[in-house]
Amino acid sequence: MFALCDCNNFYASCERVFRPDLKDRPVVVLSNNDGCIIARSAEAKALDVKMGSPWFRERDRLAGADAAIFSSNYALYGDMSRRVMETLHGLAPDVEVYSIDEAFILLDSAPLQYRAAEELCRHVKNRVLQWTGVPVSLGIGPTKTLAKAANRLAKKNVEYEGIFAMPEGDAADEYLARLDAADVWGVGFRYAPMLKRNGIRTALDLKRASDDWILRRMTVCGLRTVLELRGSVCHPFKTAPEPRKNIRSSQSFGEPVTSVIHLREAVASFMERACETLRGQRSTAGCVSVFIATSPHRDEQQYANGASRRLPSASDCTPTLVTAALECLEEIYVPGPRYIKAGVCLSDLRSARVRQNGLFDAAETERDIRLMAAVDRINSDLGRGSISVAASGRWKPRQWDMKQNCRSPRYTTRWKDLARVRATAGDGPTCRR
DNA sequence: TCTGGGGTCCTAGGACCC
DNA sequence: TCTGGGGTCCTAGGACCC
Repeated sequence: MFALCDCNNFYASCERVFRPDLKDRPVVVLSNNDGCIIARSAEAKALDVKMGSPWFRERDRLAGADAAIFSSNYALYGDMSRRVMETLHGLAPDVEVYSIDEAFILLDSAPLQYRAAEELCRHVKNRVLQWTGVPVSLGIGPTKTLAKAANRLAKKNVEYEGIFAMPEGDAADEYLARLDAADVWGVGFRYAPMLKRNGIRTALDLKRASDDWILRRMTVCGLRTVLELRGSVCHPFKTAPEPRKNIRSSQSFGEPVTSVIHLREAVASFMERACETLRGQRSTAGCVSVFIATSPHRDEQQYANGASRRLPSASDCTPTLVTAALECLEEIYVPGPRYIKAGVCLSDLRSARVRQNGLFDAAETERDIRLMAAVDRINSDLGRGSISVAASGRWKPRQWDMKQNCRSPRYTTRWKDLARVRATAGDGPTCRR
């Protein structure tokens, strides 16, 4: 049996942990550059604020509803996620961290002092809330897809108090009949209308669809979903995360950029970030690519292009990869267009344990490897960006830097942002920075 | 005026090999 | 006149996830 533990409205909940005054107010979190709405508290959802909708379209309405608005604060969300996951690891031996706000727990190996899976889940829910301040919901099922479905029902029905166990076999049918096919894990915005047109409206309809038809219309991925709804495990539990096959780092700019100087800073910065991830998973990259683009939403000259470079030998050395990325940029840059976005991608990743240098190429030296290890250690001890390639322009304000007008303090990762709590007799505690 | 960022897997078709 | 059978690799496009 699997349990899926999912944080409720994760980003919005993180903001509330340090702002108890926001308890009943609508809370909304925006994407980079304060562009789109990417998280909403229950109160904001009740106002029919849509996920992913552009902020400028909702602004007035939300202001009228006394909503609290936040720019995204990934330092905070990342650290809160780590706390939640650590708490889960302390309560069950097998935890698969699936995303920043979700984890699967293998219940078969859970401690025996819990008489039932539901009892363990109740304990998990209370403990995570108590230790981190983040509310979670749990769904239990014999497959991941059914655990996901159970989680969905746990969230939708207040009477379940955030925990729901999907019964096994046909006993699940009455619950699957209450779930839209579109809400099943693996059914996205493309397949949902197709299923509807063909009379498949609920998760139960999907469970009962013919294998042949599903295979034809939704490929083996769709068939796996259907088999999982019937109780056969197709998505196994993964204890250790697989290393990534591609690492991408891209960002929209706070303001459009025309000069190649600014694009170089951005590309170097993004590559530096990608390299940290690369070394973090102990990989090297054999291929570097870069892209730049104008805004498709503006009525002006459009340009988008990309270039890639295969390296003579795979590398994880920031200067080597930044140089390759800047060469790619030179290839595609044209003066004139107002660029709004750039990005880099590392691919053809391999294990850094085996370094194969070309016969005639400059080898990655032991010195480079030690240098990168030192850089990573310094940045880890003193904070990201403490040491950086000069090409990134990190020491000065940069024209393209992200717009974040409402970012909350980095409460848990910066000393100067630490929250101060003042308790006054008779009053509830107040929380201030 | 203002529209995010980071991933995975599968399939079909083309080019090539013997 | 008749023209097989078995494979790989790459790419683009499409689906999905958070």
